[in-house]
Amino acid sequence: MNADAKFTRTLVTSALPYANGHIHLGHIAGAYLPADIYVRYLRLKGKPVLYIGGSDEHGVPVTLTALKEGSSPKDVVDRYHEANAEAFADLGISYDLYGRTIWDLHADTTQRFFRALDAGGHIERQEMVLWYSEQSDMYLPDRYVKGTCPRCGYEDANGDECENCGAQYAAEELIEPRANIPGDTSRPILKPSAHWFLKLRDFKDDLKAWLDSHPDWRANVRGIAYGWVDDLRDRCITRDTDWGIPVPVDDPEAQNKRIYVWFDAPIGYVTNTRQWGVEAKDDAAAWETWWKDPSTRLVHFIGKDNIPFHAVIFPAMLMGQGDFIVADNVVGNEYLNILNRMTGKAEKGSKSKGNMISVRDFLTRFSRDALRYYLCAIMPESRDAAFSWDEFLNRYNGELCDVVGNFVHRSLTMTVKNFDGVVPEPGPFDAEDQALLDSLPEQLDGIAQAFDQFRFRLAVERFIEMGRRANQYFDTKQPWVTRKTDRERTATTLYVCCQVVRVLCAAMAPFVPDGAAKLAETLGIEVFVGGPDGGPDSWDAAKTPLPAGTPLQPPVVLFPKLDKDYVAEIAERHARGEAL
RNA sequence: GCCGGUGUAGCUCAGUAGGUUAGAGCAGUGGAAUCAUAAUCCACGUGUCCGCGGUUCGAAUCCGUGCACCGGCACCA
Repeated sequence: MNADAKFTRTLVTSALPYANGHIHLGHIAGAYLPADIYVRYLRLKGKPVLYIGGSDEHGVPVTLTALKEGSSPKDVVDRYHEANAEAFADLGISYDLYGRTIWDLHADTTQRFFRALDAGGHIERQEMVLWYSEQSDMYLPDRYVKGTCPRCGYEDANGDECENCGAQYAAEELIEPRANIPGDTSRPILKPSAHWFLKLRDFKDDLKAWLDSHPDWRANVRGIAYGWVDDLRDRCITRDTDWGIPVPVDDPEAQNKRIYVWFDAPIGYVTNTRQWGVEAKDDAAAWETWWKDPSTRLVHFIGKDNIPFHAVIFPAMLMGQGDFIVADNVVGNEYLNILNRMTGKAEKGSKSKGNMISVRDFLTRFSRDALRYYLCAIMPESRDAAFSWDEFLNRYNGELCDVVGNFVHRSLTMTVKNFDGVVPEPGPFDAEDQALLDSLPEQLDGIAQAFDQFRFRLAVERFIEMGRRANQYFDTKQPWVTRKTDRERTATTLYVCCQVVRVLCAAMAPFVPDGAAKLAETLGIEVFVGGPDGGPDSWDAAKTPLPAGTPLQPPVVLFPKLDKDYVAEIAERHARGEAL
């Protein structure tokens, strides 16, 4: 909680999305938006913070996609890397670097990790029996084998689990196996193969001690992590494929194998930090401060499917390096589902159901502030949440536009019209003026505290509450009435409102950066900077009142309201399964 | 099957050192106001706090158990 004492900088990562498909709203709400909000908050506070992300581009599914569409794995990952990087940029996810795991630098980092673990005796060669296609002359990784489910008889079951009945089984239990390769009609056979395993058990005590030292983590993360740590097994970290990073061992059996994508993916955080150092600092060693200095605070943002990797496996890999830090927090979110309007029930977003909402498409219709606001307001922090078009409309219009946006607008419009476009000179403050002014630092601190605890929904709630209190004050003071009778009273009221607006501007910046930027311009406030080297504390600076006489630009609408009919129309089209 | 998480008003949720009549927003009803993005403000809640059992002077809050939903369970990312 009190990170300040122990840490001088923060390294934030968001799960590397798999470059085998487009990112959708579920990904955003779980791993990217919360991280971005947190990072923007720290930057605003002037804290040194580095935000690293990138594409995860290896692995068998990519080769399968390529096989099916008749292209190459490189084509596939190039396409999705570009599309996803663009979607993140459009959403305002403010990475310091968004990298790629196909970079040569990444092979280097990954092999270094592998070698260090190997040298420490944490990697072990084992023989195992796998499906092999004689026609294609290759071992068949799980996804490459289809067959009949031994439990329910479903004929299109995967190599290790059945989509139909959910059963999981050993590969050799599969009935009527066949290669999932176009043109391969041979029947796979079982054949021995050597693979390399990470001895997770070596790290059991360290992992446990580490988890024990972080009782403040989210319950879902702790629960799953302890479940794994209490029963650690060796984990295979190689695959029979040619799409990935070569296994750095001197063994002919390793020639046709590559490092398992899940081993190299989290190492991408390290690689991309290295690349950032080279690009931004022209310093090939800059990354080490961020990964080896114990005064660096490492925070991972992920969806719950990623918890075992970030709370157990990757930390073990880091521990095995000897001189790396491990995460101070693993912020794991639940899932964001999609509300089905017809049934009124939340369902998983899936391609086959045709209910996915792509980020790119969404942003062609609605502002990113609107999306960021809504997703943050319903963020699946402790249980699954569901995206609903009706709720999207109601919460964005009813809270951000009507409560906060409108307060800002009514305050500034009246000030500019009646006081020559400057913050008015106030008269004596009465009890209500003083109470509201005094509450501002507390209210801002309340939001900061919520961010510090990764409680983003609470932060949104407190932010809107600030707007509600301000509106109450405005209505109580009735400046539109006093304007005709008591200029000093009106000046005082609007002076106070300007101070609220100024605080709101800082408070909204992490959530809705575009609205905040517009408002900052209206108020003539510095645009917030900050980053890996830190900067001025613009957050606390918001607690200092804008002086009377500060010139104001004519206000613009920060958050335009959404048209109800238009949203309804989009919702209808979505419900009909039209591509969105 | 084993393990973890969640289950509070019509809807979305807050609420653990256990303690006065369990809260907020939305929706609904009535009213006020008209500066403002037809935006705001005020008033109005008879809820089995998932069920059952237990600990306690007292439990939404602790323990046990059952149910529902979501997820993890060793090579699926």
